[in-house]
Amino acid sequence: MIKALRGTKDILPDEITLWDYIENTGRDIFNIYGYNEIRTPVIEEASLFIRSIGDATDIVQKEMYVFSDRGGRNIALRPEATASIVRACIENSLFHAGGVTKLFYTGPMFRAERPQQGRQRQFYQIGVEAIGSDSPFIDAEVIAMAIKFLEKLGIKKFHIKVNSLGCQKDKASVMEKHKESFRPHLEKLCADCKGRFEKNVLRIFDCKKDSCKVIAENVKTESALCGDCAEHFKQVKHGLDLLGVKYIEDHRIVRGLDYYTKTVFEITQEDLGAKDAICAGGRYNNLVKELGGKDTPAIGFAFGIERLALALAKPSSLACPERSRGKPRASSPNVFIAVAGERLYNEAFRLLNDLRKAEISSEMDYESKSLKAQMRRAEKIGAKFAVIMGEEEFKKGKVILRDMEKHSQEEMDLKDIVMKFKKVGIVL
RNA sequence: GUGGGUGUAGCUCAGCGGUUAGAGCACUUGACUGUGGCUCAAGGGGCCGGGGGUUCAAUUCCCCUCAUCCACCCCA
Repeated sequence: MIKALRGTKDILPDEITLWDYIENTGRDIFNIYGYNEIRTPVIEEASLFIRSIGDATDIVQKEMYVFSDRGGRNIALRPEATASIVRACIENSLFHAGGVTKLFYTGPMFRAERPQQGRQRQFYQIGVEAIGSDSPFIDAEVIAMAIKFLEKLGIKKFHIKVNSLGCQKDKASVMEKHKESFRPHLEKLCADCKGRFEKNVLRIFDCKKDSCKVIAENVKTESALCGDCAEHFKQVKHGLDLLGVKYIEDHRIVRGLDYYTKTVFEITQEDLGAKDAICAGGRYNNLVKELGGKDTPAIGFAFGIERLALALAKPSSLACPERSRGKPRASSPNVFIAVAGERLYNEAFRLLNDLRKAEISSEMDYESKSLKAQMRRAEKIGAKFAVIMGEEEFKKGKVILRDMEKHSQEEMDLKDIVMKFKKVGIVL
């Protein structure tokens, strides 16, 4: 039997309503803030991601799906959307002169990782990009919007962590400062952390080993941000205060993509297990230029939709647990036509078609099942009414209309059925 | 890539070195000769993940493999 590939999943009809809810809520919120939707291809030239995310990063080195197409082109399945969107903006001249281009997106991303809770190989993100301003107000606004999205969804128990990596020049000295503060303890760190020291110092802060934790907690690194970046970060925090955003300043926040500069942030949620980051983002002031556009500052974030769905499925994560969106039902028909006597199938089939033509959702069974079985089916799929066609009534041109919820029924003319439902004006 | 857990009916899971592998839910049929939800009864469904080994005998024990879940690395 052929099965879905490792790390991929079918999103079944029962879950789709939850996904629609997440995506539609995002659309509503992002629209309010002036963002327009964009859809870019799932495949791109691999070099786009190598140049943007960084060729030394794990995402590019170990996780990117890369292949040669029939024309020998080097293709990658996108591991994230930002690079594609920047590419699309440059290619289609979407930048507003002197203004901010605000875009949002939703769609599948691909990373060849080992699956675990909240992590798949094909996963979905919903996110935004605001391109064209370095104003700290934008930073604060974008973060506030992410929170608004979570609040609107009804998710609670999340935490916002912010940090600044500084500009391109600062990034090197920030890392150097951290290295300096760890250097005296280098011998006492675990083997993994010794590797991290060279590769990515900040990861030492995330080490699970107690011995490393103790060292990390006591290490104090002085700020290495230049004057401009320090001031920018201060303004961002001021903006967040103005908007009433409660955040934690965490100098250990570091993103796995090379293009980030200055402000970076992360939102975690308590009920998600090991993969608790529900949203991450930050500034990427050099990326547009790096990809061949004009020197343009930008900022964005991405939410993991599976992780949002995971949180929404846990009543403990919801502001209103009673309105849990764990298992929404697929759509149910308004009318089920039950037929007693196979000779009436033609009439029933015709009525079914008439109802549907009148845009009244309806179903019937073609399997010659017993009336009891048909009624059970009607109940099962949540039909609001049953039209029962029997030989006796049909001779008089009549059928039985049964209200499934009220458990009551009446005889009426077959020709009036469609009109009857139109008058009742059933709404799903 | 590394470590641990789990693979038995459509679903959730029992089970045991030894007749014909079970339960609940779901499904079908009947009690109710033309009416759903409750009850009761009957019935259909299983390469016990795959391969190899030990044994008189393996779904059960051992090895390998695959899948899956969780965790690590890393990340949304």
